[in-house]
Amino acid sequence: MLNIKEQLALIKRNVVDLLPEGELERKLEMSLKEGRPLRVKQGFDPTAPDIHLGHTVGLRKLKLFQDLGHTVVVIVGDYTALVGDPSGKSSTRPLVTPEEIEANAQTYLDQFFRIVDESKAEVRRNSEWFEEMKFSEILKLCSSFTLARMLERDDFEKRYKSGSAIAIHELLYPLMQAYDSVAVRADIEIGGTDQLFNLLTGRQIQETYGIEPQVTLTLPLIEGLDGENKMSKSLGNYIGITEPASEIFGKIMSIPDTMIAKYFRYLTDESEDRLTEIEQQLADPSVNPMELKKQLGVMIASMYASLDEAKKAREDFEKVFSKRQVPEDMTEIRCSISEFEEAGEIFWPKFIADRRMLKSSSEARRLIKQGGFQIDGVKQTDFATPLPFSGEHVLKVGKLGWYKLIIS
RNA sequence: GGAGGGGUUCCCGAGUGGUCAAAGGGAACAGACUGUAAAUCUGUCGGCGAAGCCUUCGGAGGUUCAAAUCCUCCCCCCUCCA
Repeated sequence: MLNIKEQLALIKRNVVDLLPEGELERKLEMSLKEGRPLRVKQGFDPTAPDIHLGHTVGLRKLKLFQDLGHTVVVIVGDYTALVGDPSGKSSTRPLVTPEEIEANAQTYLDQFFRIVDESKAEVRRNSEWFEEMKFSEILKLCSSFTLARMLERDDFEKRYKSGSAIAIHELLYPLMQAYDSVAVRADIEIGGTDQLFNLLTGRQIQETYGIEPQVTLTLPLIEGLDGENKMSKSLGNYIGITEPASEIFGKIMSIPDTMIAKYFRYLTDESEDRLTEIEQQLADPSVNPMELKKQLGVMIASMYASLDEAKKAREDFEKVFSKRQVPEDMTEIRCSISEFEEAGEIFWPKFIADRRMLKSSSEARRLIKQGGFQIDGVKQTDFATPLPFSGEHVLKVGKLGWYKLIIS
């Protein structure tokens, strides 16, 4: 068992805010003295089930707490999700059914426990306490908080000032999340920096209920593939942890160079010494960052797939993009020559759209016109290829779409 | 409850009767260049076998040869007043 100082150092690594200062140390001491593991809470909303690399920053921190002997408490926000969070832009959002929520939650938990140790975790659903809550209790919860304080929250303030709608029940969200901390008696709650307000609200509400306030720990939000916006599924700039190694590797290769150091720091287990070394190399203009990026890609792909698959992904990548060869694994498109006999040709825009290589034939038409379509490595600018056209061919649709066409 | 402003194509945002599939920007896509990075340049950016036609401007009707633009009703958002 590590001593308190060593534990603290590990916990504090990569953390943005740990509030209030000093309290964690006290809790750790108490935990040690009483032989009681600390309860480390994190919640999630089962509306978007997939876990991506952005989430792993927090999950890896949870895992650390487990390794230090503490208990992770996962809150499934099934009740809050049922109410429906209208914080997005469109006001009419399809209602999520309880079945969908449950399915999402299950998927999420499956992925969650790829990183966090299930045997040292406690899963709680907030319907457990909210389902039963009486209105008088809701009033009590609400009375301990003021509107002025609520509007201190950054996103509420922005939305309020910019004139977009804030529904009353949205104001309740922070309070609900805070009450979760009361219900599970959280010692620590962790979240992204965007969660700071909610986490601190948890402290205040816990005090109201006569519970010792939790320590709040925030972690940085990682930018997604575009290097600008935080990684999120809705922005489509994410890398999911269940994606195949080739995808993970490929996506890592497409991140801006400026993100390399950050990804190493927050998404891998590299030591501080190694991180310093990486930063120095990146600062040196004579070093091509590509090699580092490939290392990063292999490292992350191997964490969520396997080392073999990660290595294979790198080899394939080099083959396809560096040596401009044809990749090994391609989606196979099978068709029968008889489908085209009547026309006497294959009309590509329609074919490409029909086989879902692109969304529409107009899109395919454009791409062909612009030179983004290749058959067996030869740019094809005609819309149709006359028959006889048979056997196996390699189709390249756009930058990334490789297909093996098998005509029988 | 009263007064006013607004809802436009993925996003922001022009557009007040035909010249509007709708300016501009962003995102995205393709090509050139390359390291599937950045930057830059060019092009594309509703659908259709592409001629022309069809569907889009909160929703439903209506006026008109013609409607994103005018009228009626409805839904939603915002501001000020109460």
